[in-house]
Amino acid sequence: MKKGATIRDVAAAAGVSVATVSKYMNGTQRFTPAVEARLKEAIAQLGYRSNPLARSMITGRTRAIGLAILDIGNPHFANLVKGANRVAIRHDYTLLLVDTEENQQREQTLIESLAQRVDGMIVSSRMPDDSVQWLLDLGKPVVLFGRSARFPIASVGTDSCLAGYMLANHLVKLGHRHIAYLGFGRSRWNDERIRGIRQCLDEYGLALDVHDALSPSAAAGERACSGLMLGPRRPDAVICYNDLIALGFIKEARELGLQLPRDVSVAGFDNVPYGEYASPALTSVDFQSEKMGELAMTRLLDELHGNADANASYALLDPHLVVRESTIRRGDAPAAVDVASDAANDAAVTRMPTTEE
Amino acid sequence: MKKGATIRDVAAAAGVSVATVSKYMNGTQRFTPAVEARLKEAIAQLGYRSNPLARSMITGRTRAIGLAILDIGNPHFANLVKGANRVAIRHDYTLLLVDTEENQQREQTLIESLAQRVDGMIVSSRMPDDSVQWLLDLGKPVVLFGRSARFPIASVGTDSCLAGYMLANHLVKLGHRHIAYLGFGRSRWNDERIRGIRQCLDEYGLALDVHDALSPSAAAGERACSGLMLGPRRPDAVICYNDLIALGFIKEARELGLQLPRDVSVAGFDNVPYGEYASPALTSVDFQSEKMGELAMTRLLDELHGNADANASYALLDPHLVVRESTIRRGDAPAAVDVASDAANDAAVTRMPTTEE
DNA sequence: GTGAAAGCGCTAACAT
DNA sequence: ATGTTAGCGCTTTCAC
Repeated sequence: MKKGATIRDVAAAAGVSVATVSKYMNGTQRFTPAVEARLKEAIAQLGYRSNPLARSMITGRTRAIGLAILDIGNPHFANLVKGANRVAIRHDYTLLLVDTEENQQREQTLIESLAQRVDGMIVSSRMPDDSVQWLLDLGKPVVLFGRSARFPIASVGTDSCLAGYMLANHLVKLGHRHIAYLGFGRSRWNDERIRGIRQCLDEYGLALDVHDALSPSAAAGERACSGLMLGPRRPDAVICYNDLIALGFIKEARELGLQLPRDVSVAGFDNVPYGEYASPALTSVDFQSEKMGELAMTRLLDELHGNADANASYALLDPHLVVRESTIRRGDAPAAVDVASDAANDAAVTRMPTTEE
Repeated sequence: MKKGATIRDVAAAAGVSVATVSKYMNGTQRFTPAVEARLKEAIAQLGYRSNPLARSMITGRTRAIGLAILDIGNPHFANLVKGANRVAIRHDYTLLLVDTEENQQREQTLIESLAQRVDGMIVSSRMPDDSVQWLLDLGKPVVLFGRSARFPIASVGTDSCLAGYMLANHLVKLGHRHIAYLGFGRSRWNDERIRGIRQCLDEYGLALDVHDALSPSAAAGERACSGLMLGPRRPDAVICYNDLIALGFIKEARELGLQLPRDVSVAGFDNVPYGEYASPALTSVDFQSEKMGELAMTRLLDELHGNADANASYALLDPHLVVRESTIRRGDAPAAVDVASDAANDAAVTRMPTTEE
């Protein structure tokens, strides 16, 4: 654990001034071959690496970006991080990560503390729209996941409302009529998803049964399952707030003795990588998590470098429906069917418009 | 985006010297109530927050820890990060993350660059044991995931050999005789796992068929599946290098028309959260990833604070077998069985020692 | 208990 | 093309 050499050591060893060394390190200038050679020699000799802290003190820039997320254990966020990390590395930036673990209390403190050490922040949060103001007061450029309706803040996100509509439409087209939504009320996107689902269902005069998982996790999906499926009004399709909840829901439903997808179609949002490996493989709406992370980082870096086209712009990524095995036409089944068919529903099916999936 | 107030601004506003403000901010000293009140007032007034960079320049400590991992998309690593993050936050440290994306080229550069900005590093790497030396030359305390046989470096890990033995033993006890290992040769733990598996299999005079997935991912598991299952020597059980490979393998096996787990038992390592939601639910060896992350961070912080019991110690976490549906007694099946029973195997079963699972 | 002054390692004018 | 110098915002002796 040797102490690092300083710029002065190099200057002395090469017989030049510290300014020269500094300029050399930053490639700010050209040099006479003689000086350059001595510099190279001295630097190699001493194993000199310039101290980024001292550099940052002067320049005011750290080449670091703070990223605050809600749960790195959720593959959606892991992918956000992956995308952001990739772009950061490409531009020679460092990522400071904080997983707030859904803890609103600490979130603000952590973010404020992080903000001091970075050039900009990317934030995923459950804070109410009103609180977004203090993000702007951080004194650093911020990119937010999910738009703020009230404040002009750069953000990247997806059209949750459309995504909800798509999923509902998909299920209705499959003949489902009793659709339930297993949401997560504390999320900023929950209402949007409900709105999209309702918008579609209204067109068919269908009602939506709204439930709430208390956490955006598989465990919460498991817990909520029996309440929905063993209650008086069993849905024939359920849309979950996210894939994790859907995965838990599916597992518990099968343990309850239900046959999936015959007895109930299930779908989620996010298209996490492991939905594909569940059984039945999970139908979901892909939000391109990794690309969202890349995009957020790209926008932030653009702003930092002054290439910002629009300052408080909102970048929307297209949601994309991924149909797998967990949603199936009502009545269809590998084995026997025991669901009574409903004439009214069949009538409804005939007047359904065709929509792209 | 207001400019932050400096310590001098506070000193002026409170009518004291900068040294006093500094001492107040760091709680280094007691003050007369009058001074303390003015200080508090001025700080609140100006919204002063001390600049951590300037502080670090002097103290030489950043209160930041670098964490280098191979793939944040792998839930095993995500959990490592989660554990490390939690401990870091608890001790008021910040996490600098770099996902090297299995890229050996950049890994060293990235780690060296990160090391300059932090007080210590936690590293998960595929670098050969010989290369560990340069980690020690970083000039910062390092904790490594997985021990180095050659160099004295603090590390936390798990007994991969024992884990392999456990899994093999489990399968043998279930009556499996043709066991294959679908490994990942570039991993530092691959050989250990093979060694444990072989050690167990040797006791029963069983051979091990070793294959290699070229990446530690579900996609690689899918690709490798047909080669194993449709080849001339179809195994009746396969142990995969990790759960991701196992998940991919299972999915592809079913698409190949195989009945799982009847036709083949499959198991992996890591016990990632989503193995539980696959079908059949995945048997795995739990390595307590999150706890490993916590432990690594705890050790590093201990060393930083001078509480290091042993310096280059190796902390081992116990592997724990988690039996789920993907491994089943040979010949057992929910439906009909078409596997010819083997008298020699039955004989072997009778002399099997009982082992705890 | 409080303040003056000397830097930490580096960059950015501004000379030369 | 190279050197001089004045700090960046803070901590830390060492006086008082």
